[in-house]
Amino acid sequence: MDDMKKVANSSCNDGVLLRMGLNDNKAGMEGLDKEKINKIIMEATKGSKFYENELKKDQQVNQRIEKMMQLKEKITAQQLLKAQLQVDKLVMELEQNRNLSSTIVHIDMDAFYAAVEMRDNPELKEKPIAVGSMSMLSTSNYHARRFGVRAAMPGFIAKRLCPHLTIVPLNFEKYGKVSKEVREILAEYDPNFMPMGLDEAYLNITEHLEERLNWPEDRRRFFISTESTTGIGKDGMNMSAKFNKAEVSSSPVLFEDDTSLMDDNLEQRGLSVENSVVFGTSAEEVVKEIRFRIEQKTQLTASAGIAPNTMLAKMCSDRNKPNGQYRISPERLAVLDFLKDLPIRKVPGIGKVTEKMLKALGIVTCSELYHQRALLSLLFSEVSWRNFLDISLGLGSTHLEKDGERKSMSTERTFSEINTAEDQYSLCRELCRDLAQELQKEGLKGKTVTLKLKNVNFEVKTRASTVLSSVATEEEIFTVAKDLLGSEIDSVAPHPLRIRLMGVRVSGFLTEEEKKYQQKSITSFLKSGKEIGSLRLQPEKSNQEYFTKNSQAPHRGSFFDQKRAARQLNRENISPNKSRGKQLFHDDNSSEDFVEETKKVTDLQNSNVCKIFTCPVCFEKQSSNNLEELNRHIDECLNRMCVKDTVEISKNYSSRENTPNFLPQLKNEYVDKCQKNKTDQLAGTDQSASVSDNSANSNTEKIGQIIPDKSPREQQPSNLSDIARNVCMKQCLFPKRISQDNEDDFGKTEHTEGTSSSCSFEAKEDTVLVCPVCNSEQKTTNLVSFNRHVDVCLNKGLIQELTEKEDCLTKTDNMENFNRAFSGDLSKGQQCTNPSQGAKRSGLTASQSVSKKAKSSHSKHTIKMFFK
DNA sequence: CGGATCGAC
DNA sequence: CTATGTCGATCCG
Repeated sequence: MDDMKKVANSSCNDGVLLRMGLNDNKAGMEGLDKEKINKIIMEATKGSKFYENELKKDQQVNQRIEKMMQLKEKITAQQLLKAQLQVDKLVMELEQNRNLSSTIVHIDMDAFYAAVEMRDNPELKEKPIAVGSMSMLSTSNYHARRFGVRAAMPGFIAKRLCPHLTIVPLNFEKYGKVSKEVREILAEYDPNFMPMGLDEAYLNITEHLEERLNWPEDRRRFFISTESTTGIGKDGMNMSAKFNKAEVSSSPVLFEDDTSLMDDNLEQRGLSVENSVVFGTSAEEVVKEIRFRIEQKTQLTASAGIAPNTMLAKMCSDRNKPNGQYRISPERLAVLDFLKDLPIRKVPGIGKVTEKMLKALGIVTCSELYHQRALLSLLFSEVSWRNFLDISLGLGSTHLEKDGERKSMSTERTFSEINTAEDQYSLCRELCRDLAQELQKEGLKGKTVTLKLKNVNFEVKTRASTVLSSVATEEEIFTVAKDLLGSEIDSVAPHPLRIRLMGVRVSGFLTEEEKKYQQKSITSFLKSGKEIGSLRLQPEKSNQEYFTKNSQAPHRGSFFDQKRAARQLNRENISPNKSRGKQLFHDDNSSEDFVEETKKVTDLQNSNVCKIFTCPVCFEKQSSNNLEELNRHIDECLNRMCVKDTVEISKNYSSRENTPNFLPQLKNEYVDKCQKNKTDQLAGTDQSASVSDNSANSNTEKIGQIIPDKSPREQQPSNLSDIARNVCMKQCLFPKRISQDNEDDFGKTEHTEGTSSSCSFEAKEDTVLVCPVCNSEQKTTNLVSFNRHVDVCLNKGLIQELTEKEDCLTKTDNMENFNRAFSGDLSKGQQCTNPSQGAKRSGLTASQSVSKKAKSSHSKHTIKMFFK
């Protein structure tokens, strides 16, 4: 759907209604200029309830801006200077950890729905069309865009802009089919590609590029089907397919990788066989190949962006659309140059409101965003300003994160006014019914029900209620929803509640485990698991506290998760489990895993359940009439597990196919490093390290062995990243300690499953551990105290690093050099604002991870230095 | 936790 | 006449 929606909504404001270039009347086709478009929209809009509400929302934004401005007034030069220093420290660190090694591609189908409709109905070609309804359009073709017809615009307004406009109803089934065809192609280049809706996707083609280097030419050859060129390609206008040129071309075979950055040199591409094309091995060539294949297969064109991270790739795909591509070469200066004059609104995550706020500060382009970094750090939340900083530096995720599990499900409907309670209740029931059906499809049960209402003045309200026992059926949901609705009806009584939309959402889903324990069995896990329980749970706290607080958190992918997952994978041949990775900056609630389990157990105790139990440890079914017997079995299992420890799990995981396994890798690294350790005998001062097993008892001889990491500064400019790495390692091996850390690069995604493993992490015998940071021997009986020592050492290290950087900063002109990259003037904007928007984009770099980690867990001092 | 808001498709 | 539907994230109280 391109990005047309971004601008389409601004009809009421000073709205940028058109994107550049779409508005010029070429080829004798009529169209409208900006002014006329605005005028028509305004006439159709003003006086409407909708418009009134838009004005109201606008006022609220203005108030927000005003508040920010007041805040800004109070900022002293002193504060600003200090902020500047601190932010720049961070900038240097970010800069040092900039990762340009990935090749990310963003594919975006051009005017997708409209293009599909045009393809399937030739009569629509050449005509301005839009897909949607009289009340809302989803997209329009490029012809219609000349009249200002955009996605997210109501059809009736579009009709006024363009009376000849043909509005085609949505046909999702069809789009889904086409989308699937496209995805089949994409999967060949990155099996883990990430679709975003039906018409967009991110690919990480880094690996593909490597493999491709060894591919014979024939493997890069594609034959041109003449059929497809009778489609969109041939009839000119915007759609003239670039690949037709290749068809006509007859240049000799070109074996060499064409690394030229010039786009569209297809003429020079080799045609070794009539009607075939050979694509090169560069990223550009790969993407041209992808687009070529998409067009051949679907007769639809796509635009694409190639860059070192997702944020940049997305912005690149916008650059040459439709039917074009653009690459930012993986060089720092290329990135900064791309951003220099780029309006912030083009950045994914910066919407209308944020744009307006930043504009109030005089910030319109990304380089201005960079120049105002100090001010921004004082006016916005940390999440926000760090996001801004990432944007202005051109940093983003360099890997594609798997979708986590769904967090909510909802359904809502707009209708002409409904104002009788009776109708409202029956509508509500209907929504609940639909929702229940969908929930059932995915086997979900939630604890929170949210009712959404929009009154005839377009004011939106939501009312939520969370219940103790989860809901899933129509009746269960409705029971909760109807009360919420009742309250709202009462609240306006004796007036009727006049609404134009109602929606119902269910969230707070039970995890897989919770569901299983709910149906299955295990009556007295709480009792039997007492020992481990006391380690993971603080008995004096109630379950309730754990639900809400997740105060002290045992972590992601509990031991039980892993066993269960492994078992499930063995049974059904399912592909890799969903990662339970949590978003950065987000509280990790995995503690629920365990808590919920125990809760279920108590629930079950009260009800009479079957007598077949599934052991939570070995997952063998146990038939038993008495709980003690079961408990004994579980205890035995637990003991076995404690003894066998991670090695066992490791095996377990490596035996699974198609499943990313982290633990074995760790093990290997560990072994490698141990060997290195022996041979190298190096006693570096700044080495960071990894720590091994925390397994109890039988493995004590391994406990705490260290792996000094030889990382000369020449190679690794900052040992912060080393430390980060090791912290991550430690997280995997010291579940308890990491439980306080909320995020880390490694643990976040597919690796989560392998992270926490043990049910016992207290070393029982006196053990000598070598601190991975200071390299000194530490005698200890328990890992907690050892960890404390490591933390202290880590803090020392961090502080030292920072001090060095500070020196560097003040003594050298590094920052100046850096700033020079943006040649933009240092003209300061004079106002300020306060947006607050999502930073889904940025994956933390290693160093970020460290600082974040340091903050969240231990080194408060360090953090102070960092952030204030 | 609940409610409002933003942003993306 | 006629201004969507669905989801995730963040912020604030």
